Amino acid sequence: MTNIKVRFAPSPTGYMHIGNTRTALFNWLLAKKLGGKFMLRIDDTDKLRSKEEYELSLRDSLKWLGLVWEEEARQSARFDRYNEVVEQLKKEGRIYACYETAEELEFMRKRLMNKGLPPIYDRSSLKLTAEQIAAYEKEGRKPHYRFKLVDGEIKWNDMVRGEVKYEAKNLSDPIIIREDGSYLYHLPSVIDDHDFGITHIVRGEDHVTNTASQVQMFEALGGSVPTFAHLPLLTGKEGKLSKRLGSLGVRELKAQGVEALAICSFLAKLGTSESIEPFYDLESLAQSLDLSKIGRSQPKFDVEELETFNTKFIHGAPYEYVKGRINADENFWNAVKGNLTYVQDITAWEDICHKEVAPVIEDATFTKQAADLLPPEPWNEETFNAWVNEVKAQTGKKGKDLFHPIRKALTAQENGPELKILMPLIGREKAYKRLNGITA
RNA sequence: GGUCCCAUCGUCUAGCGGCCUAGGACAUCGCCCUCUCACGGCGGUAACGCGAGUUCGAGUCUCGCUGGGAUCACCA
Repeated sequence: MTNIKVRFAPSPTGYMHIGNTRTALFNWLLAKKLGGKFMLRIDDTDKLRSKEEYELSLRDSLKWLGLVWEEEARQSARFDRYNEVVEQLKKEGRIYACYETAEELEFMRKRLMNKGLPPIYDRSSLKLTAEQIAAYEKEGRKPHYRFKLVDGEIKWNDMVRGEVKYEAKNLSDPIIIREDGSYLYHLPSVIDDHDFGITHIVRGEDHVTNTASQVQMFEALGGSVPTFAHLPLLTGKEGKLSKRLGSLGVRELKAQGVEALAICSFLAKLGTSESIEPFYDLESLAQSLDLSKIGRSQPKFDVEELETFNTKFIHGAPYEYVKGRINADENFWNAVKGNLTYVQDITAWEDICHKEVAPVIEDATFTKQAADLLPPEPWNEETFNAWVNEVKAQTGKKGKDLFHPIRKALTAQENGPELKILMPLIGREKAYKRLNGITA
């Protein structure tokens, strides 16, 4: 048996958002489902754009989501290793120096496009003579490096797309080292996956052509090629995802009060043939994972749907799920949860029970009468029914006329949890005053 | 433009030639339950992008069209 290991490899150039989260989540779930390890890899090869602030935030978000990792690595700490591999591949002729400037490449691409041709690099640097190279060097030009793709068919069996095939000639040799000597993502990623023994890679389908060239890199390193799964990209309500969702960060959702597990449940099932339903622990969500149930078309992500689902998630949440996060006991939670949009809203009901409330009096005569009928304490859940029956008998009120004025006097709210639960918590003193229109 | 992917109710989808007068879930609407809201129960509205072809028969196969998306970066 091979040791299953998957990774999430964000570059710390931004905050955790819905797209990121989905990728991280699927990788994590797959690791759990297969009984493997989950690794966090910080892809910080781009020194200019990488920021510690982002990395810290990414870590926070992952932890909050529950996507904990057992192992981690950082690309900026592994340049020696990358250099070593590059030297070897240069010797093997798989990496070659190029002297075109960015402007020249840009121009070449445009020219090809205008002619209706695919903008594929023509490998002209490979044909440079020693004299030409010397001349460039003298001019002060520094080379950048490309990985040379070998001709032929590249194929792999994708866990969501099935068999995927590419013709190498339709691909450009990827640039792997910049003119300034810094690394681009492609090769380091492969070296890491190879060195750390990554067996499965789940990522967005925007990576499929990268995968094609990376398959050849894995082969060049002499290792086995991991199993790939390319997820269809999420789209937004009106088209593109990134812009609108770029602002939709995990931090914002958290601040809003959206449950981490609601986000995970939602994201894990969106775009699959399974229905989106609440999972109150990641482990069972992982067990339910089935990549073959992911559709091939792009699902629409709508924040409002997430919010609606989150509410449903809370309404169905067992006490165990919130235990430790709230002060209330199981009884109170079960009575109130159906009236909550976010877990934190429970404090509003606690306040109604324990803090001052300015009652809303609809029928002063009636509520005053009801106050006088209040039984002596101790009160329990039976108290309300006994009392309300007595009030009914004495006043002749029933139905909405009976309950509504009482509810509004006691809680100042139009609706809420069952009064029989709330009443003992409010207590006789406050109840008496509130029914008499006194803030208490 | 090249390459690749996609196209069924508002949304996510089932459907792999007859079992489809197209099924489920979410959303929505109505009714019931109920002191309110929520839950729950019952029921309703609602879809195969277009055009050819293959076939006794097409949502299902083929081709074309149209429409989306990805990629073709010295970003990841």
